[in-house]
Amino acid sequence: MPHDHNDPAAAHETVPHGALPPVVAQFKSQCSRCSMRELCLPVGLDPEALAALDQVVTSRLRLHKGDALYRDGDPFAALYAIRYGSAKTVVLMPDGREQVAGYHLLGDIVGLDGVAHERHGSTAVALEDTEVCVIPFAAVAGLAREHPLLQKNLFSFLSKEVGEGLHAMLLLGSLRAEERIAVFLLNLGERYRRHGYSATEFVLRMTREEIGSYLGLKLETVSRLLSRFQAEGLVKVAGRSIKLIDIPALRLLAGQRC
Amino acid sequence: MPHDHNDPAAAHETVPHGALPPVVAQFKSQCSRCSMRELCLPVGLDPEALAALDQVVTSRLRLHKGDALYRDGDPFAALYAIRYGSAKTVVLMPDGREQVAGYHLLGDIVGLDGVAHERHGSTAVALEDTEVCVIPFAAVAGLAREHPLLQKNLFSFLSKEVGEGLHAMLLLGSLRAEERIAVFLLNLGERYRRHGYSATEFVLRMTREEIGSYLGLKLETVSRLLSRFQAEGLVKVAGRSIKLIDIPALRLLAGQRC
DNA sequence: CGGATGTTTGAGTAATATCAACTGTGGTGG
DNA sequence: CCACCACAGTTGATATTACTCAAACATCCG
Repeated sequence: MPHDHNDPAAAHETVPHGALPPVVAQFKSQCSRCSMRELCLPVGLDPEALAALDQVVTSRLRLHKGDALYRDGDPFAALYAIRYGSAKTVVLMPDGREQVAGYHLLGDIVGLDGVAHERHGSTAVALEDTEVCVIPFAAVAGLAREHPLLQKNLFSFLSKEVGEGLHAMLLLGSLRAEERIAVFLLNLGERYRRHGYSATEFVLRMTREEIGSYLGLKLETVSRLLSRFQAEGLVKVAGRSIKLIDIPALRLLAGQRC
Repeated sequence: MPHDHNDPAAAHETVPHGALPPVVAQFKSQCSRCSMRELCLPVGLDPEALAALDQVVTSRLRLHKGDALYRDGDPFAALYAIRYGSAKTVVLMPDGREQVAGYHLLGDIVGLDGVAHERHGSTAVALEDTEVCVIPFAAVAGLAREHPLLQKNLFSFLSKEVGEGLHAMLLLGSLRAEERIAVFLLNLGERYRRHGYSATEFVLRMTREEIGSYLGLKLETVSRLLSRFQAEGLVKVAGRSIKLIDIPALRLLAGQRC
């Protein structure tokens, strides 16, 4: 099989959109009953709009760690809402270098960059076993014409992503390595908190290399700084388990962001 | 007058949305007759949708060099399409550092990051005397429900901005200083080309410091690299006038992007 | 249990920032 | 219209940050 996800050369498997294996197709989505509905596309929708969404968001995909949800260059057809698990989005260079551009947790919607050119401009890869809802874009955009709030949500998610891009530029363009790490940790904690998890104690789903790529640093730099933060009593690190100890000090480093 | 644009402390004037000075309010927009219509929000619209847009995009603003179109924290009400001139968008840190996040030429639409939170998350400043069309967002979003193509264009502009954010992350996170400069120059040339200007000979509207901020470099580094590129015969630099000489070599540096 | 993958830490290096001096250049008022 | 001033840009010497290369150690998975 080409693109087997255990094959280190092929690296990741793209889930085909047309013929889904039965084991995947059987999962039926229902936004109206989804536990994520207050953090995802359905936020604030009236029952009628929700019912309409249910008609259109009908399938889910299950991904294994390392599977690609879509790849750079794939035709764009749908957005994907993460029901559980997590994913990274990666931008590739012709020479093979790559930049992790985003780190997405449950409730997040990925694939938004594909709308403009009807083709994805990045690759999304599951960081652990992950389930996503498939949101066929054309259908939902059609629905949005009848349901202003749904349209508003779509605009809103797109715009939020724009804003995140701006802050990523600030992070990568203006902050020192230690500041980037502090922002990263606080931001991640904040996102977990919003989902009802601890903001101060969590498990990273990325390798040091992926964190480094996201922050524009090398893996050794990430490792060293985490060690230093630990020595200074800012955090407690045990492999991928992180505990934030001195939040005010981290905030200071991060310059009050987050 | 507070915020006079000649006052170095106030730095830039925010144009108030409510009471526009008469000299500004007198300019009537007409998308249907605008020379930018094929590069801006109206692209591809049918005559009916265009006429509807004309009803809603009714005013223009004139800005002097250094005037702010909106500022970080301002309530969001409208998008702005650049009719002529250019602008930078800037993201600010609490400690005063700032990062130039975008460089916008005619036809570009700025303000897209404000949709989500109904508040702008960045500041847009004119780099020269500039005129923009005011696109009241709520009204246009309403129209978009009746005109699928207009909706599509709105989604498309938002999504394009997301994609640009991804590429900015690649630029800032993975490229060396010389590669960033090469990408910057080629990208700028490409954008001028699209507007019918020369792709190889143009005038920068930014200072070295602004370019540096955009690229995550210091002004001295930008200056040095431009000098080096000139010494190597890649470009001809005379202050802000740039001529790209050896495009293939620049492309090679840029890694085929652009 | 063993290999592969990921992490830590050290020593030396390269890239870019910083500090500083000097040189254009464009706009303004005399 | 010219002289001047503030601002923008260049260039050099030095400092610093983060990278590279390398080796040892840990952890996960089959």
